[in-house]
Amino acid sequence: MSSMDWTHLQTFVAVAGAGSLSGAARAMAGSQPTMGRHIASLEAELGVRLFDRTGHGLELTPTGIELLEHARAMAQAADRMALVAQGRAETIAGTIRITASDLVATYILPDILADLHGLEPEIQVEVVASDRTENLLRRDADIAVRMYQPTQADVITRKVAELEIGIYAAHDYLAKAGVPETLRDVLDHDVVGYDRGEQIIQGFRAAGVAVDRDFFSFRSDNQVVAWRMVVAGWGIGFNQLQVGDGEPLVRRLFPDAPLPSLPVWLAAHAELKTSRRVRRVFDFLGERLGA
Amino acid sequence: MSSMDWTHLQTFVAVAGAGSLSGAARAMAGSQPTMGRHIASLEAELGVRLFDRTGHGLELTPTGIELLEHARAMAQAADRMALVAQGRAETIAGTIRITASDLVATYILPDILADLHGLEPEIQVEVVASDRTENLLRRDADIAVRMYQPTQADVITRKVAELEIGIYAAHDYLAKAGVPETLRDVLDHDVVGYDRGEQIIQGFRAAGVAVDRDFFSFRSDNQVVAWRMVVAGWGIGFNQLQVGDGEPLVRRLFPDAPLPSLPVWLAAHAELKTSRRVRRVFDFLGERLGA
DNA sequence: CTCCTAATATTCAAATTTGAATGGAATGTT
DNA sequence: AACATTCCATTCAAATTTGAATATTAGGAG
Repeated sequence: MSSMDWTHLQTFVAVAGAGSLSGAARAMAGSQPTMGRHIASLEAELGVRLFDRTGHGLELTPTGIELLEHARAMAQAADRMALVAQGRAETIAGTIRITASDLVATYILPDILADLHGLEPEIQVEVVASDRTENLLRRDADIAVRMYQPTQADVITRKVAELEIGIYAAHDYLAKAGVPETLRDVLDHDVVGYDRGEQIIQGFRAAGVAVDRDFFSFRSDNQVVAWRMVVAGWGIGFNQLQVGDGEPLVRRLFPDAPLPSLPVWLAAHAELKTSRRVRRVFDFLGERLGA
Repeated sequence: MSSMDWTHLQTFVAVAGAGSLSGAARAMAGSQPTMGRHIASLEAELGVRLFDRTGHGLELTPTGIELLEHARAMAQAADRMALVAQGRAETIAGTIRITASDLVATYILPDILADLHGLEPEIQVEVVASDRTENLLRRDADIAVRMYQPTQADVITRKVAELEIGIYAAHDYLAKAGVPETLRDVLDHDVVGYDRGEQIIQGFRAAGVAVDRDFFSFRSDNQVVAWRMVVAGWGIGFNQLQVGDGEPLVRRLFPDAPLPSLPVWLAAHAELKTSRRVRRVFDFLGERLGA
């Protein structure tokens, strides 16, 4: 079969244009040895010498000149194709919907999204603050930020970070109720939690402190509300270090307590593969959340 | 800018042509996962969806159709380049592809090509046994052996021989069914033919024997299969004298019947008249087929 | 003549690409 | 309705390709 390696032809055009392997390597993404090998392979495949090695570069042979004509025709067709594709390509402009827990949506996403807006002003962003498993398939959201690995068909997931949890209480509260000396002392305090308190409870159990359902004296299905209660001095609560350490009204307790960390997962519909906009935001979130 | 991987484009053309990743993998040197990855990468590079995955293959999207046009233009330029390169190749070593009908490929070429191999051991030969009109332009083959004058643009042709046709039947068959006395008697016998039976039919008509479409009681699109049927004793058949007279199990009937002879034409692309290898084989075939 | 520059060849470990095997989904067939 | 077939997606070890570093070569200037 007519099995020439088209990559070699691509290199051929570049080398002929630049006049040297090194020059072509600079012009394309590649290195001088690679260019050299491509030309050598092509010459072997065709059974023809394309260049004379003059010492200060490569010079086309007459045969090379004639073949270059056709290779250039290929390059032109490729350019035309790229142009048409450009026109057909989905523009990056448009809206993207991101869903995240209210805590992440409130305390973490704003900074990141503001930066994104600076880089890609044409992308409009919509945030759905909710911990329900939105249906990515039905486009309830384009991208989801979750603290567990989403398990939906046709969904691409990527773990981007592992967030540590800390125990916090307001200075006001500690002044009033006293500072617990040991983890066990926490049982005698007011504790603020949110619905999914399981991981916190398990952390305490792992530390040898038996806790039960009555552990929390305040609950909310909204993590932000719960956190506001901690800051306001209701009692002892939990939060990601990133958020808790940034709040001057509270103080971190038991930095060495064995609380489990939370994984951060990004998820998007498989369309991500082809949508420039979704891909851009997905990668940006992955990069910034990972840091 | 033009940072598309041309290998992906090559795969694109193949997949579009084959209609499926697996088919393209078969047609090219490659595997189905590789084809899939190339297409996926290309779609990502261009920011465009080229195919719909239909479950039973891949179907071009409208965008894909438009882009394919340009990719095909590249493929054509690549073919032309390969053609010119073949013409300029300075070594005689290399592969040459010869297409011929299965009968010629089976009974006539082997001897000739064996001799060629003795004289020019550096030439690798590939035989495409087919009576379809291969595309010499696309280098489906370098040289074609045909029983009619090829009519393709930019193709050089040469008539090298005129082969006589004979009427044959197996001794076994004649003992069982009797020996026909006149051409007209043949109508009462089983006759083996192949698809292109027109010339045979015309020959009978020229001899004053009216025959119609039911003339043949066995047909095959493969001349070799038809001939094997004759040798096996199915009925009366036809073949070139060179082949028929070399088969001891059959006997020639009506040596004087006015059957038309078959011309033998060689054809090669005009670009190739400068290729030592093609010229050598072309001339050798002409010489040996003419004898 | 010798040094200086800019280029091509070579080497070898690292990164990328590949494909055999496997799983799963859809279609056509018995 | 169960089976067979065909096709695409995924996985992971293996083969290939790549590039940084280095050696080598050729031309030009002083």
